[in-house]
Formats: sequence, C-alpha cells, structure tokens
Amino acid sequence: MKIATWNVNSLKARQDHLIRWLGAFDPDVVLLQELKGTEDKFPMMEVNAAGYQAQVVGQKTYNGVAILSKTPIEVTATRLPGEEEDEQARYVEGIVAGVSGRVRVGAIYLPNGNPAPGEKYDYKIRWMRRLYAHARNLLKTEEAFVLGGDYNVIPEPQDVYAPDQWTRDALFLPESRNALRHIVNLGLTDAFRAMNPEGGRYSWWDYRSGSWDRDEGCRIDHLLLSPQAADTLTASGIDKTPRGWDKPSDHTPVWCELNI
DNA sequence: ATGGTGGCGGTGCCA
Repeated sequence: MKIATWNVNSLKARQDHLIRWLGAFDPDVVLLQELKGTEDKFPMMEVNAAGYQAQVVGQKTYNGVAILSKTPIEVTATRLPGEEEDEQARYVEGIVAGVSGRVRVGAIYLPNGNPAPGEKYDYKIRWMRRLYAHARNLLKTEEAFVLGGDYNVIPEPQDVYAPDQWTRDALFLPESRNALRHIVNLGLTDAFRAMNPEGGRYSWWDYRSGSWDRDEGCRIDHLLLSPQAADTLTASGIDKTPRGWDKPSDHTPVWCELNI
C-alpha cells in the first residue's frame, strides 16, 4: 500500500497536477493539505474518475485537508480534539482497508506559526500539544496508523539548506522541534528518515530566489507511523517530479509503502 | 538588503 502526503497549495490551481500525478504515481492513499476551498469546490467527479474516493474538510480561502483512497474511507474525525473553538480546517482522519489489514490515516496541516513569538506561534504550539494527546490516545488502540501531512517543522539541521538562516523561524525554533520530537518519542517512526539516513533531502522549496533551481529547501512534510504500521514499512521517498512541472505547488509529495 | 514569489480575491493576508 502506497500512502503519500502532498500540500498542493490550492486545489483549484493544482487540480490538473493532482490528476496527472495520481495517474503517474498510482498511490493507494493520498493525504492532501492547503486545498484553499470549501467542500463544494472539491473536484469530486474528476477525482472519482481517476479512481479515488475522497473525504474533504474544507474552508474558504485558507487551509483545507482531504483523504483520497482507492478503497472506501471510514471517517473517524474531521477536527483535531482539544480546542472546540478552533474552526480551522487542518485535520481529517479515517480508516482504509488494505490487502491484509486496515490502517488509520490522518491528514495534517499543522499551523505555520510565523511570526514567532506571537499569537500564531502560540496557536502552533497548542496545536502540537493537541496532536501529541491525540497520538497518545491512538497508540492505545495498538493498531496501524499513519499521521501524515505538512507539519511545518524542520526536525533536524540536516533537513534544511543553511540552517543558520532559519534560527528565528517558527519552523525551526527549538520549541517547535522539541514539540515534534515529543510526539515522535511516543513511539512513532518518521518513515522517510527511517528509510533514508542522509540529509539534504527536501519536500518544500520557496517560490522566491530560485530556491528550487538551487535545491535550497527544507523537509517539513512527514509521515509518522505507529509501531504496528512501522513494522510493515518497506520503502519511503520524496517524489520531486511535480515540483518541476509548470506552475507547481511549493511542496512535493512524500510517500511510504506499507505491506498491509 | 527586510526584499524576493504565489494564491486568493479583488485588498491585504497568509505562507
């Protein structure tokens, strides 16, 4: 089972890229972020025609997440628990069936948090604490799950070009990295890092300053696996192809393969 | 050096 995550930076602007990439890469499950539209704007007919069912949590202009799957999706959550007044569309979770078992998948769009310090950074850290609590609860099920998405956190210096330029950024502040490590230390596996020990591999490149052409990016899109999912991990990678297409998203898909 | 680019929506906000 191939599971991928991709921040498309507007599905309206990236619909053709999504359909093209689904056909080329043939994933079983895709976790999408930054749809930047409400549910009624989702191109359900085109996604269905490509062979996928979809569960969408949308929002006007900002955020928006979705799960795409070749097999039916049993939705288990449409928001991250822990802050009832949080209206931002940043989480959707469901259970999908594989050949030999089932896996729970969560699509995550973690707050950017800039500028830091400030209200937006406080929201980011609160959101990460909520994710920690939710992951801890999910682990009690002792089932296979994948929490994947745009985490907006650079885990280590080897995951960013010129880390010294990012020391004041919300994506690389010690408190952000500590909060992510706290979540991983519950017993989760960063799929890409587990299968690719080398640094200098990125999932996002700024539109500005020729970052893509210079390969100056950072790795902020992650697939975190429960122990039961990690036990079935056979491969993981970053598909840089769509980032090189005309009018691309600034992110490119990160994927893992599970024997489920 | 405080920009640089892109999406949304039709102005500034967000990333």
